[in-house]
Amino acid sequence: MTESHNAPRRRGRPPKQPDGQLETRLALIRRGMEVLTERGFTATGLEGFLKQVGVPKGSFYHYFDSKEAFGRAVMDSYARYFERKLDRHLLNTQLSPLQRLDEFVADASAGMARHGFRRGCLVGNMGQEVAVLPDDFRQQLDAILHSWQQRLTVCLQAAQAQGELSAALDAEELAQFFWIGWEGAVLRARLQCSAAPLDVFYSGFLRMISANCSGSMISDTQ
Amino acid sequence: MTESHNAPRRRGRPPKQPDGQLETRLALIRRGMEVLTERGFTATGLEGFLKQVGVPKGSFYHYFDSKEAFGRAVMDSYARYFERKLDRHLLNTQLSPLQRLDEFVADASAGMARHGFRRGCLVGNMGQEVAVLPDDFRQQLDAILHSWQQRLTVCLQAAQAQGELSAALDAEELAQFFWIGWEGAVLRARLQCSAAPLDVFYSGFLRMISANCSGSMISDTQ
DNA sequence: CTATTTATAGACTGATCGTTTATTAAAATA
DNA sequence: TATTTTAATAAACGATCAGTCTATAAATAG
Repeated sequence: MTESHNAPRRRGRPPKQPDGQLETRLALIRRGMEVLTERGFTATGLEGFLKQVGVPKGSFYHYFDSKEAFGRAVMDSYARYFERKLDRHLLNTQLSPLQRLDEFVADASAGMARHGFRRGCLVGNMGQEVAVLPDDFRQQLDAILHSWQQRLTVCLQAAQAQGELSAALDAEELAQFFWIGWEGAVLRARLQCSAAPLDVFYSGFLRMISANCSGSMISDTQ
Repeated sequence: MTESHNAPRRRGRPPKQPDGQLETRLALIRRGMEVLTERGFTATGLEGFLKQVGVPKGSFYHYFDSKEAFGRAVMDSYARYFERKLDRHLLNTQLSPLQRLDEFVADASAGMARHGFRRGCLVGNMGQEVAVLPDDFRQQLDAILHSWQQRLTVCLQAAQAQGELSAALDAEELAQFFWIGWEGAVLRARLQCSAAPLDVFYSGFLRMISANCSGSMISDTQ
């Protein structure tokens, strides 16, 4: 008996959602973002994590093939969460482009303070674990940073278009510089339990892009 | 205590070295620096590590009270190793102060490349693990970074004294900025398996300190 | 010799790791 | 109702974790 045309109707209990975006699954991912941002991937044991979320172990493997697969899902979710946050700030046309970046930095800084500087950046955390993680993790993390970099590049180019930033500067190189340094600042802020490193880096970055510099970074004396 | 004057001579087998700086202990620490720089502390299992070094478990616990104590010893050793490296470069009076920093950066970059960008910075690695490490680890790591910062501050002040760097800049703040960004660059270099992030950060840093920043002062030197 | 201490050696412990298997509950069709 | 299929969970598994234990070899002193 092969089903026909538009109403095949399978026999048993149907999946809650076509793809599998269950309530429990979402709770696992949400809490996963928090915990992995604080403790990292390797150091987080499934047992203790699941106990926190109140989900039995058997259920976990119903939603995810493995801890690795879970890690990938959390990474994806974090990437989308952070991209939304970046877009919310960097595309806010009510502010000037550089003011938007100010707002993002202030928001991120307040976020770290709110969690007592215990949480860092999921990408930074897992980036340090890269040696003990599958190789596609590394590629994914790099891709995520690249997407952030792209968004900042656009914002900086807007700043150039509005005359807020010297057109002689390479916006993409500046964006690259920002994320390199920002990840370092987040790490340092956790070590110091203080927002000072974030401020030091960002004010330095602002000085750098507002200074009277010549076009490319590779031109230097000595 | 019936021992007298200058030849007490204890009873049993004497330690190989007066204080305990044994060959085996040193081998453990040396290899520990390498492994922890690559895989981090938490992700490194004692069993597998000791098998690599060829030291039985019984020996390990003869030299160290615990994995934690071992971690502290490795941290200490790495701090001293890195301080020696910094001093070698930053106190090299045959070069100008900024050239010394150039040399350090080139050396570090070559080192990362030599190990295929698999190894990062021990301080950066363990810094990300701070949430799952004893609190004194965090303090120690922060102190280590502070000592590096101090050394760079001195070097930058020397650059100011020689007119190589604007005296209007805050040398200590610049040094702070450098290490914040450098740790981020090392992390990113591992992710990209490339020295590019190191170059991007350092050339940006150079431009920042050579530009007419902080609203005052002469800029061009030489 | 015996006594004592350093250093090596590895089997063993209980806890926890990520994962698997088996079972029960629920929701649909027939 | 009975049947089918998926949702959800409980319990158990082998491997590995950090750490302990006992045993033994080596080197000194009495």
